[in-house]
Amino acid sequence: MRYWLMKSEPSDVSIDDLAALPNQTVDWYGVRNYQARNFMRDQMQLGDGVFFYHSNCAEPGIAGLAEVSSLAYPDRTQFDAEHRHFDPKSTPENPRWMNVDVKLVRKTRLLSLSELRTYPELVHLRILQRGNRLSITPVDPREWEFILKLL
DNA sequence: GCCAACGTTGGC
DNA sequence: GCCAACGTTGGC
Repeated sequence: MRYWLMKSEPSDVSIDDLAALPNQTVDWYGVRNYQARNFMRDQMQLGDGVFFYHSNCAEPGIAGLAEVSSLAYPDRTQFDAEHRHFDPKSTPENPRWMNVDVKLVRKTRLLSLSELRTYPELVHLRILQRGNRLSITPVDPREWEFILKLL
């Protein structure tokens, strides 16, 4: 059992969008970074904990709790020539990009990035590190527990 | 919209 | 394998 923080742009999929989806589940399509892909492909297991994070928006921060609800499988959007995440170098025989499914556990209060920065307990949280851009990052179990109590 | 940080591409 | 150019991320 591991813990993760996964960024989503609310203009693409917000926590409310997730809540409105069938099964309150979304396929985590569109990841085009190898490190983030490898986390999904190699490390994620059913039931892993997820902080659902709103990025690139007016109020960035943790917006909900979710869980990994499938193992990794090929990202559907890489084969769709009309899709902005289309990858002409990827083929169904040899897919380059994978994603898991993520299921809502519950929407929480918005725990903002600026609030996260105020806790000494979280100084090592990956998304608080300078220059961090990874859209999927592991969360230490102690950090997970600490943040859970704030939600 | 700006721009720092960082990943990817491709010529050599 | 180096590295300059370019593209993207994402907070502000």
